[in-house]
Amino acid sequence: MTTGADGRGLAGFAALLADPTRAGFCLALLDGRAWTAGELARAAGVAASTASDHLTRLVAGGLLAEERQGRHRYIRLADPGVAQLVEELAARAPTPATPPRTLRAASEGAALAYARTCYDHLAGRLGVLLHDALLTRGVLDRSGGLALTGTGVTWLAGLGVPVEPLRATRRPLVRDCLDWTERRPHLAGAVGAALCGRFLDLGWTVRGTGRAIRVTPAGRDALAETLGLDPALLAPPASRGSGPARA
DNA sequence: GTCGCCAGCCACACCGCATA
DNA sequence: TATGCGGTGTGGCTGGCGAC
Repeated sequence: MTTGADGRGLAGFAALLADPTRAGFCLALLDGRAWTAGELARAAGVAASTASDHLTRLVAGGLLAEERQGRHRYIRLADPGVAQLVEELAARAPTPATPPRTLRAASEGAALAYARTCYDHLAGRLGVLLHDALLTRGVLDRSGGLALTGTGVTWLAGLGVPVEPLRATRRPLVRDCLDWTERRPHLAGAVGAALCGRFLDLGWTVRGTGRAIRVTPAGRDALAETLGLDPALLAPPASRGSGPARA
């Protein structure tokens, strides 16, 4: 990430994202995984040489990081700050005028709006519901800025997420991250990432296609019991019969 | 309207690595 | 060692945009 940039530097940095192909790469990489250059090229629908050129620019600009293993070039977002930047820019972007053209595209959009990963934490309807429930239950408090409470430390320990190792990292423990589908904050930071991983470990959630996350029946029961979340709100989009707030 | 510049894209050739 | 595959670099084409 670049700090203290002058106008020219800021314009150059913004120009990195002002291209549909490069922006598409960054959105794809929000799933937190490392992609090969070829995978990103196919996902964006451009030639490998085109993708290679764009990726070189994004890496040089500090938005992406690369790791070469043999003949593969693995690409990921440079850091969680980049993920937050991309997610918030997406949240402020105008809604596309054209609705999804195919049933598959509509289903994928609905799945992402329902629950997905935002780099390494939960986003979408699930992420926002979780964020709100944690505030209601006193796990989080925002009277002086978003913070983890003593009750929250105990609750996390009960869930199998010790907080002390998280404090040792340089990341903020808890942080708001503006959700681009719900237009409301979901939980990011070290605790957000730890909860996302713990839910997967416990089998409360499973990874779907791409960035999509699904809540399992056991997960719905557990989230209802531990956080008071309404299981009806956690039902997958198909069974609720309503489309996404935004495709 | 024309010209020049720039950015994005692709086809192609080439290189390096993994595998049979 | 030969072959196939993933990734890179280069050259050319195209479209957008500003200057004249």
